Amino acid sequence: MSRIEPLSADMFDADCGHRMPFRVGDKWSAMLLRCLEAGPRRFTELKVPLHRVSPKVLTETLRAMERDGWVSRTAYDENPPRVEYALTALGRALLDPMDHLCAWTRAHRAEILGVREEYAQGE
Amino acid sequence: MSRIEPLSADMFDADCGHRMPFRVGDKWSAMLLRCLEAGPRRFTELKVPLHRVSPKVLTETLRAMERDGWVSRTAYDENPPRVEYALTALGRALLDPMDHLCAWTRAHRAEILGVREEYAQGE
DNA sequence: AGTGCCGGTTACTTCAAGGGAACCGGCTGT
DNA sequence: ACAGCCGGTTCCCTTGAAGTAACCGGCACT
Repeated sequence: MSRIEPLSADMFDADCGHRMPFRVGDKWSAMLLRCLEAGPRRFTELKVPLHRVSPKVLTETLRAMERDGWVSRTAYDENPPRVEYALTALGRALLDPMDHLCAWTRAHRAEILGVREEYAQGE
Repeated sequence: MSRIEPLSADMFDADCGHRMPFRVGDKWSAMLLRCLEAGPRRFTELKVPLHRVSPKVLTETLRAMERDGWVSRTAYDENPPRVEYALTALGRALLDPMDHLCAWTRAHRAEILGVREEYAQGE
């Protein structure tokens, strides 16, 4: 058995790139990214597929994504008001790694569920 | 401007594969995956690079990953006790999409931080 | 007899994300 | 005059993840 290198104490400092990308972890961002994939959407439109989200949380999430440059927000001076959210180039670039992750999930979902069931038996 | 398809109301049911993979979102799983990349590790060894994690949370996270089939836990009947955690084939397969995501983060970190600063100015 | 190591467990606390319900301004339509 | 639409905001509450501190059993070493 070969010797394995010891793990360094600062593998996971803030700038190391091993942490998951900012905010992919929160509950709605990834799904919002997917909602905006095909083109700009309005606030109310986004609530349809995300029908469990409250307006408060939707605003929060969109603001955070805007702050990180993933989406742009465009308000048109009309009545009734119209606001459109769209992916920026940066947000669009994130779709590619996201797709990989989604593909992994689809490919292994059944396997994971099986393991879980086994594990539950052994308790 | 071309017409964009409306978003369906059931885009994100539990089985759709658009949700982020199980538990990549929690605080430590992704980093643990990275710690185990080079080979099996012992409990105490894992605490070194993750020096901010408490034994309780480390146990919880490892158990959850075990439950989902990402890691295996092997206890040797020695003294002092020795326990080794290792990636399963499933866990190892997850490294690939993770790498894509990490690469994205490294590539765009500066850009995001720049956008954040701009955004902070405008407030 | 006391100390330390290993891999945890237990009980308690903290904290931020998320959820729910109500409300808002400005205009339109009836 | 009143209701409705849009894109929110505000206040309050719940929940669950995470953190903190103390402790455990079994053996070995001194």
